[in-house]
Amino acid sequence: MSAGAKSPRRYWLFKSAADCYSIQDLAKETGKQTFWDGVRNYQARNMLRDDVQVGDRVFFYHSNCDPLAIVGICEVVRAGYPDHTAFDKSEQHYDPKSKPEDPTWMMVDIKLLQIFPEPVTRDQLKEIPELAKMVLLQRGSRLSIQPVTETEWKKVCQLAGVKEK
DNA sequence: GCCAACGTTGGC
DNA sequence: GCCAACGTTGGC
Repeated sequence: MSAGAKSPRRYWLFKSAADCYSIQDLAKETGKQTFWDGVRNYQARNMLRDDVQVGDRVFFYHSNCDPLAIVGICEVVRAGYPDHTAFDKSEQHYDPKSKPEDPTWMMVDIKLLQIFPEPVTRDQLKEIPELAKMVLLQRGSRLSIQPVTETEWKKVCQLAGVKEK
């Protein structure tokens, strides 16, 4: 990380059920920053562990609400580390098979950069040919951590009417 | 609230 | 290691 060439910034989309944790909740956090806990899917875990890096950009997506939409942009401020909520029996996402000495689940820290002036809705996204291949829009896509291409990133920023961050 | 798609579990 | 049953996610 410290030595050698800086790897290029990557782009992601993090899903959150809006009634559970919304971008407005994130905006209220100290430093507008939080740890992204509760991911309990191996494919998503692998990305958090191996691919999501400090400086990467993240779209914040609201699922299970109206409207379904990308609502803002975050920055990764800490790369993958053990999700301690898996060790805690009182936590909703407690998982007895994950041990502090050998953690199964990982999380990252993100910081809010901006809330879009207007959310970019799922319906809008579906109308854009360049976005037809977005992981988010694929049938049956349930991943809560998804890669986003640079092209997709720029297009969504354009739709949101914001400068690419 | 429904249900399709998907991941996980567990019997064999 | 297969696969049926089950639970969950999440769009509609």
